[in-house]
Amino acid sequence: MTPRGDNDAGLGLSPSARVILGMIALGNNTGYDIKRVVDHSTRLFWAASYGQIYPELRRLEDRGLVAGSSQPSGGRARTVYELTPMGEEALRGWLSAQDDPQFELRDEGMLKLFFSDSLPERRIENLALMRALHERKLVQLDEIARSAKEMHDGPRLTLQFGTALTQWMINWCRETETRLAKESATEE
Amino acid sequence: MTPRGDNDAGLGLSPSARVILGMIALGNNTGYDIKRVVDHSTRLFWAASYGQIYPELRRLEDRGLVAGSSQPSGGRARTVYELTPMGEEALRGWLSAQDDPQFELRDEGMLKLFFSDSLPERRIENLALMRALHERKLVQLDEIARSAKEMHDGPRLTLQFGTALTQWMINWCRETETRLAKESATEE
DNA sequence: CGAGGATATATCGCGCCGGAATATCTGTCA
DNA sequence: TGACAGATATTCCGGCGCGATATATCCTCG
Repeated sequence: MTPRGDNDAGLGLSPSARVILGMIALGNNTGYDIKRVVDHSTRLFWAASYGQIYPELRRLEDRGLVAGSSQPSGGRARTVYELTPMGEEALRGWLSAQDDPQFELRDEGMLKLFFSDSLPERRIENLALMRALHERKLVQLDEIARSAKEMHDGPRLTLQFGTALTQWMINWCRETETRLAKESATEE
Repeated sequence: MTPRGDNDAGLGLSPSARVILGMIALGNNTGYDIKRVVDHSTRLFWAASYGQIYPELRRLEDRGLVAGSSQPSGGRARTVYELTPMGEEALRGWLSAQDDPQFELRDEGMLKLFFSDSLPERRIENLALMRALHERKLVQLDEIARSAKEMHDGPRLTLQFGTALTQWMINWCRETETRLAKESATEE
């Protein structure tokens, strides 16, 4: 509808490729490591699965952005990846690109709220369910913040963001719940 | 990883099926209509494409949740869908389900922030880019709010949510920008 | 020593999803 | 009136996301 700048800066890095390059730069150099760290850090605003990570690592190696070396620990196969100079440049290219960053939200609770005129008596319960979800997430984020001291600046900032956003969501739900409760009370 | 409740309430409605049932209940009864309304309303927290809508409409018809009738306007093919009683029940079933609602965020700007230790001098510019994006979105939301008076309660609530969230994002970016600017100034 | 859980790697397949392609209708301005 | 832009309506395609699963090895504790 509206023409947008293509998210194609740097060297045409696919979304998953960006996470992988960044994660290797932070010292997570195996597919398994990357998956584990993503699950404990960026997962709130960027998820990734094995099905993306392993094929992407091989594609990146084909393009010369990472170099993998087989380092079996014991008898188990294990490939450790490092950034090549080209890979470092691609990462920096992406980080300094001027394109509109992709932003996408998928919130089923909001969708239910949108359609709630088909079943108004459930509105408040749905808001409470959303709030409960975010409250549980907040506990997890607090745990991460407590367990991991001495973080890098980037991860620390995004953790603060995640915490603040989650708190904001909880407040919005609670305020809307009480407002709707009042309205439906005065209507009777 | 963590066991979650399956999002499977009602009758195993797929995510796109839910939007479609809800949209038909609101009186948008052709594929084209649904796409257009989604693009102007739920798109902020739930997008949908033709590639989901048209096949899903046929699947829903096969399952007896919607009934389509061919109503060509002029010589152009056109199928108008209505909810069947079963479809209405499926919609209400989903709206009253107690499962954890799906929540997912994909924010490339945050991802860049997370990896920004690889290129710290771009941190503030990236925040400004994120802010600019949200500021443009806010203008669009305000236009929608102004042009569409007399909304249903559900859509009005989600529009308020979208506006408030976008404003919160803008503020977070701005505050973080100024905080980082101060920090880097005192470091010198 | 043996069981079970964590570590590590890899693959499969379905469905999501953006968008290009197609075709027809409507309005408008020369 | 005839050309053309733009709205309406649907189909189709390829790529990627992503959950689920298979396999094998390592570590640890009882």
